[in-house]
This record gives sequence, structure tokens and C-alpha cells, in this order.
Amino acid sequence: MQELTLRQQEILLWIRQYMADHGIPPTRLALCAAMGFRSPNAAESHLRALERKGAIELVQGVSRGIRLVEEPKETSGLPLIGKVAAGQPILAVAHIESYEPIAPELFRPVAHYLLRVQGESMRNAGILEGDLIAVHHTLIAQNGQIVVARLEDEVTIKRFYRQGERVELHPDNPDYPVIEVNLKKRALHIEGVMVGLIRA
Amino acid sequence: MQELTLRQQEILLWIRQYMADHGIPPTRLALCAAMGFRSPNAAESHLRALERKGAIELVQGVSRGIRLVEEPKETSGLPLIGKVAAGQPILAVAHIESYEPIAPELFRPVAHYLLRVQGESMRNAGILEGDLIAVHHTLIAQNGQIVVARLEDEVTIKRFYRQGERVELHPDNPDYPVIEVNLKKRALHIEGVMVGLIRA
DNA sequence: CAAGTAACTGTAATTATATACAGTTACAAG
DNA sequence: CTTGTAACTGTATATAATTACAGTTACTTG
Repeated sequence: MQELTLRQQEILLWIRQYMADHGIPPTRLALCAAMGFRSPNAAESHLRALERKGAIELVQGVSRGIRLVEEPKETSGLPLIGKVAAGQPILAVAHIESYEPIAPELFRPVAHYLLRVQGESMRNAGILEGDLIAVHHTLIAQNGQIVVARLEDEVTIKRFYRQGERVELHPDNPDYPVIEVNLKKRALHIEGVMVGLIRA
Repeated sequence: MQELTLRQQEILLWIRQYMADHGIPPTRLALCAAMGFRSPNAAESHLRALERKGAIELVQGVSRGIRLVEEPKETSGLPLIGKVAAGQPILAVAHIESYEPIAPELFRPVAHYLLRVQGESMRNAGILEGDLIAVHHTLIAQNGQIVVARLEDEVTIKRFYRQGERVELHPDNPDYPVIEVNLKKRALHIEGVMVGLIRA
């Protein structure tokens, strides 16, 4: 959205207020009356300007055909992370598929985001492909916890075991191999620990 | 709000959908087109009826002057059902352990309540002891669906298969037996179907 | 200083929309 | 059997609303 002039901001604000009050968008004439315009064309051209700048959308030929273009707001809920591209931070906005209406406090410790599970490597822990796991963002994990780990730009969900410099990432599925990591040789980052699961 | 006729419910539903889609209430003519009316007065009188029954409000002289009257909605969240005592309806208030902050619409079809899982009989379906399953309350189930069933006062979660009078309730765990029911001999009630799962 | 743009006035025409009035059909209840 | 109501058809009309066209004024920018 382009920057609005002061007057345009004022008008956009009024439209928002009108819609909150009346449940429907205003007409050109209502805008005239509110702003003190004597010409409906003043309203019209303001609306056109707002549309040009991406603040609203106009549906032509339709009475009250004004749509607010929503700002990407943070709803109370948890961001759902889909596929994570290699080498990018997990919480990059680009990865957010949607916000799910789930209270973070449902989980203990609180969940920070949801991650869609790919593959069946944690099948025996009751984690299936397509499930959403709730993740608490933390850098430290206890032995035996299920963690979201990043191993050389690859994000994976495994059970975490550490002894000194040696870490083992265990799948909960005999068909998958245990991953052994020597922290001195390969970079391993804990992104968070699993605190819950949603299957929708 | 008074009770609506089937047709009125249908129309109210359509209005809701229209508003969700377009961001503005519909006109009488739009309602006509959608419902197949040939007369705008059909739309008008339906709207009047809906207003009389308190489902909507009409603002006279104003285009698209239709306001939805909000239902006093329940505590947003889903009731969590713990142990169900034998012989009692599953949704008895006495069984409600708590309300969990989860939107029913997270699941499709919508969830009506959560049920705590006891036992490991559905282990291979990724359903573990202590998990909460989201249940859509319905009396009909399709073959293969995971259902909440009541068999002689006992509530159980199993996969449902039916052929005529014979029903099989399959666990997803080879350690548990398949339960066979002849509907003529034993009473079996479907309480609902599983639509999701929460592990907190 | 010319050109572009924001922010308007003023008028007019067309179309979108609400809404009244006069009926019809079917069904349920007293 | 009448009365009431839901669910419409069909016509008509006033008014609500959009939108085009022709201007004006002030300010900013190359």
C-alpha cells in the first residue's frame, strides 16, 4: 500500500468507523455529508485515489461496493509454518501459511508456532504426516525430548539425545535411521521443542 | 430469536455466506437471483420474516441495509469430556472437565467436544493414551471412519465398518480384538465421528 | 514556468435498489 | 370451512447511489 495523504488517511479512518458502526460500507453521499463536501464527485475521486493506493477496493456498478484491504495483522492464534526453505530462519514471514485459532497457552510451556509434519519418521510417537506440531521456541533441549532441529539447513523433527559433543537424533520409526552428529564437525541448531500436536 | 422455517434458515445461511464473500450485505435482487425467485417481493417478504423473528435487522430506505443479529454465543472453546460414567449421555454437564481455548471451526466438520482417550487401542492411527480427540456429534458414520461409539453403556473409540446388520469396530492395534456387533442383538449407538486430535 | 496532482464545486444522467400493491397456491390449526 | 401464514409471482415506482463530464484552486516538482 502506497502512502496516503493526511486527508486520505482521515477519510479511510472515517470509512472504517462507519463500517464498524453500521455494518455496511458508506455511500458517496454519506462520505460527502460527513466530510462536508458539496459534490459527490469529491467523494468519488477520494475513493478512486484510495483504490489507486491500494487502501480499498471498489466494486463498480455496485452500491456501497467498497472493500477494505486488510493489513496482514497478527490475530490471536498461532502461525502455521509450512515448508521451510533451506538456509532460512524458521519463523520467516514467508513461511507462514496461516494463523490457526489456537491459544498458545493450551500447551505447556506455551507454543510459539505450529509446524506441519513431513514424513513418517516419528510414527510410533503418534506423529503422522500432515499433523501440526506445536513448538516452543528454545535453544536448549533435554535428553529424550522431541525437538525441531536444523542440521545443515535441513529442518527435522526427532527425539534428542546428547552426551558431551555427541548428539543422536532418533526417529520413532524403525524404518528410519538414527542420525549421529558430532557438534565439532557439523552445525546443529535446536529450533524448539515439541509441546503438543494438532490433527485437523 | 424465534425458530426459523427451513427455507428461512437456508436464506439466512446464504446471507451469511454472501457477506463473508463480498464484505457487504446482499440486495433483494441478489437474493432473488440466488434463490431463483422471479419477484423481488419474495426476497423482501423473506427479509421481513427474518426481521420479525429477530434473525436480522433491516434499515429502511438504505441500500443493503441488512444487519445480522449476533447470537449470544457460548464460551468460545470446546468442552473437554473426561471419563464418561456408564449409562449416561456423553454430553452430560457432569462430564465436562474444562473448556479448552480451541475454535470448533479449526476442524471440518466442526468439532462439538473433546474426549480424552483411554487405552492404546488406536495406537497405529497415531492416537495415544491421554490425547484429546475432537468429535463431531453425528449419528451416522461412513465405513472406515474413526467413531465414538457406545456399546451397552460403554463408550469406546474405534474404526467403524458396517454391512447390513453387522458392525465391526476395529482397533488400530493388533494387540486388541475386533469387536463384532449384531445390531439386532446388541444396542450400538454412534455418538460422533473423530474430526481431529490434540496432544497438549 | 509548465505540468502534474490533491482537493475540491456543480450538474446531470443512468442504473441500482427498496418497497408498495395486488394477487396465487399450499398447508396447518381452530 | 374459515382464518392465518409461508412462500411465492408480477408490476410499478420512487428514491438511493454510482458515475461521467466540465471546471477551479492551490501546491509541488522537474
